[in-house]
Amino acid sequence: MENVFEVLSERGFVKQVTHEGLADLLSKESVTFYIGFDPTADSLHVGHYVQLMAMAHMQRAGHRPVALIGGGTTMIGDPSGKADLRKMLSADDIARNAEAFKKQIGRFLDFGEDKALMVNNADWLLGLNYIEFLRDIGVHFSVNRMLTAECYKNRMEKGLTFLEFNYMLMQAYDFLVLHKKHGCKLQLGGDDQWSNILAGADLIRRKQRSEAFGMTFTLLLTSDGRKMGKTEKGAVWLDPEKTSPYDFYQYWRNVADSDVEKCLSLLTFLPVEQIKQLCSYSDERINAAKVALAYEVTAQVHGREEANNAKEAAEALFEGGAQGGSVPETVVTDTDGLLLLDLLQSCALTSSRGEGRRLIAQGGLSINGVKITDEFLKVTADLFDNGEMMLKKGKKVYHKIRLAP
RNA sequence: GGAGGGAUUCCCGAGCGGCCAAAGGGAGCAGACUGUAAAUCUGUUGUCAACGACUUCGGUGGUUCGAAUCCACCUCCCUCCA
Repeated sequence: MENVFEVLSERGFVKQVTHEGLADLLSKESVTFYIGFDPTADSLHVGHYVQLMAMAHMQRAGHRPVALIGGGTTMIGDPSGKADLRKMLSADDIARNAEAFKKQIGRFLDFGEDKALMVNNADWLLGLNYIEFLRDIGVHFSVNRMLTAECYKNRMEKGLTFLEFNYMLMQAYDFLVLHKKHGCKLQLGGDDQWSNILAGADLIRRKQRSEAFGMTFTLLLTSDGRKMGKTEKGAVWLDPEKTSPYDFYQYWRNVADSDVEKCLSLLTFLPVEQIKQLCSYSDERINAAKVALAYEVTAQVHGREEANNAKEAAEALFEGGAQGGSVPETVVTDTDGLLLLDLLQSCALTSSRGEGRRLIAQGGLSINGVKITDEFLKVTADLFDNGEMMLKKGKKVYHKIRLAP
């Protein structure tokens, strides 16, 4: 059996492990393990993607993943590492999000013949009886110790509600349930989950007198310490409706030099030697690594075809390659008297006319490569070339306008 | 339950009767430089066809020629005491 622990370590996934012996276990038998995903939004994002990669590596090595959708835990909200209380989501929203998660996760793992499982903790958490739960599970938790947990540090200053304080018990209970039902021996997660994971492993030891492991992964941070995949416009989503494949590609194409190697190891399956090779430059040759990163990740998330389209479009726009590929576009039907300023707004390139005017005044907008100077330019047919017009905002934001016949 | 402190534009944070669309920083956007990178420098950052108008400083009323600034009540948060 391939030693997946080595693979994960070498690629920089592993952050903390509950106890030695895990590497050994993983090299000897097929282990059922789980990772939980709380459906707090209607799409997975880049942060989840690292976890999915880890699951995929594990599955390739012959272990059995359980993807747990936190339909129940999301009703509580995980306070770990968070600065403030998140707004509470309605049960309906959670259910809807859970469905979206299910679909997306389904694409990254092989769910054929008992090779992987997908479960929802709403199934066992929602019906719990309060008193029974406290007597059965609550007794095993020491408030004193919970309060010292690193993950609540922020919250000890800003406030932690009793609701959220219970989150750890829920997650620990999940691990116990999966252990009993599916023989799950290992829980993985982002490093912010360390306390929750430990709690679960402890609970299993106490209640079942059996051994359970936990391991956490490096959080995908940019070199300046911020969460990867966050932009001004919000997260980078895996849902093509929320983040277009082109924008997704561009996000990776534009990562900082100092982040490429880490991203390639964590987010692609490219061999480590190849990654090292690609990243061995400190001049513009490092761009090849970024192209590889953008292409690979886009291909995994959106498929080869979309990746090719995005790559072609990028080459056409930035390197003067042949026209082709797909850039986000907006279709307009009637341009009669339409102000360019309003068109910009309807494409979400600007959020007010004022912003559009400023943009034009500062020389940051061009149409088909021609800089626009007239703030009140009207959109006319002659701006279109074969029914298409390419807007360029700043140095690298392109948006195509198609004129409907 | 008692005492005190606070809520300001995307975030942090100044302002404490007119000079306030509100300092400073961060973030963002644009320009220069460059490798679709980073760093740096410059401009810009409520809305409006705009030397003016309109809406904003937790909420509602009030005082005043004039309020983010004063008063009353309310909501939420924090600290100390119980």
